[in-house]
Amino acid sequence: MNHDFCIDTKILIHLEATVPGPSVPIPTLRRLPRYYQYLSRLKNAGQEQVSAAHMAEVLGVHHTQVRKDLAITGCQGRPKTGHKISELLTAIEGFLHWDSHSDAFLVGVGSLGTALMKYPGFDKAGARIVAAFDHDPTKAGLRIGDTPVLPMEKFTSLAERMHIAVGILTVPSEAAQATADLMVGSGIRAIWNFAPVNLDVPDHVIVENLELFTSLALLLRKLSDTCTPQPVG
Amino acid sequence: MNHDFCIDTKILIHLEATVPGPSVPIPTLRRLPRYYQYLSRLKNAGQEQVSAAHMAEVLGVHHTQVRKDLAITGCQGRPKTGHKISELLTAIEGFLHWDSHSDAFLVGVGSLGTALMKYPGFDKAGARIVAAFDHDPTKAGLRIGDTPVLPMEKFTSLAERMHIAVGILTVPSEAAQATADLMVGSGIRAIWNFAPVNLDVPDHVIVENLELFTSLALLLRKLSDTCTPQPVG
DNA sequence: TAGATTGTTAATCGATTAACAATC
DNA sequence: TAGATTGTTAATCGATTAACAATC
Repeated sequence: MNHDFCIDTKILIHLEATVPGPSVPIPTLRRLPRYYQYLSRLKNAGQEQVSAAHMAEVLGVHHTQVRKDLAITGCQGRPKTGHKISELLTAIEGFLHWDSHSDAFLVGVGSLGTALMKYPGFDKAGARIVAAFDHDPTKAGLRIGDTPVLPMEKFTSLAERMHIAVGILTVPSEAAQATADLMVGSGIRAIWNFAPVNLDVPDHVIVENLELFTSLALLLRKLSDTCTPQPVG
Repeated sequence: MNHDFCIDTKILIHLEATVPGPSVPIPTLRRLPRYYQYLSRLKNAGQEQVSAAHMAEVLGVHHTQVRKDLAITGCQGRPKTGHKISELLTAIEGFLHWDSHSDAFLVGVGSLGTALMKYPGFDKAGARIVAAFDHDPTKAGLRIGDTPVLPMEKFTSLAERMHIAVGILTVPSEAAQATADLMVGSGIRAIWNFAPVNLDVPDHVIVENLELFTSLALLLRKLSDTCTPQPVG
């Protein structure tokens, strides 16, 4: 397959990315935000071009890997000069849908929920927390950052009226499943779950678990692997 | 290879797990905490035995996978009856070093750092935050949960004196690299990094990034994949 | 042109899944 | 014993890495 014009290739790549289902490798999806972060730092430093080899070197990824990942986002570089940083940034933004927002409801205004509401740069990552809810009625009426805290009773009607697709779950583990059920019953189609609990939801609902303890376990494991350099030969 | 006695096999498995370096598949390491969480829920519900097939079913993992993962932790089940839940729990605890604690220092007592200090069940996951630090001197002297907040100046001397190996980094992105440098200079060998920044550290230092935005990106991506069911055929 | 860099096709590696023998 | 379940060995699948042709 050979294409004479740059624009043709671009369109084809785009079609191939959207046609046959998901099929974007998860590892690629995980690396893209890291590329984005590094590229925007380079841009802030005034740099305009970058080579895949350079990114690979700094980020500790194989250079072929970087090229493949970038190709998936649909952008192209030029031999000898490399990639335009601003083009890469917009390509990644578009690919990750960071150029638009999904409205989200958060349930569980404890310290973790509060931290998320105050977390900077959230809206740049494609989501916006438009309202928060808590089982404790005394929290209703609060305003954390820009986000109002509402009583639980309003959750379903508001979620339906506003067609909320994303729920952020920061309640204690004991309440996690009940909260997930409420979200599902209110039409929410994707749950970002911070409770260390395996949620039981219908097939059509997406759950993404943010597993703090898993991440910590990986860290401690790596640490003990390097400390204890293999007792037996 | 065939072993007549149960105890022989156990010892061999243990040796094989510790001899030839890391070599524990990362995906396995990621799944173990999920197994653990589900198993402890079963135990609380009074159940004593479980089959790999059942765990596989509930957790959405292939049953062979579950068996391999459990085998890595060094525990054995019995045909017909399955595994003793309590044995599995202690095996996973031991394997992930959740039966002992690593002392950790936290830097950055913002809302996220505070949330971590208040997070329940932390010590059960193998780490204990023994002190927190912040660049804002007015925060020194506070006590959050059980953890004292100390002035930055004390970081290095205390870390060295207490042989602290783990640093938790919850400062804003701008301060992340400088904080990492401080940690490395104070003898810390593993950094749990919550800032969305690629830290530059010496080879012997382990960095585990907890990437909030990556997790969110995966969620939003999956969501849009299911919503827009392939425009072109 | 020569050299650097891209993007693609082929080879390798590792994790997952399938098939099956062992055993209570 | 028959059946259920384990644990292991072989086959498949997908991601990473290597090799190389294309091009500015």
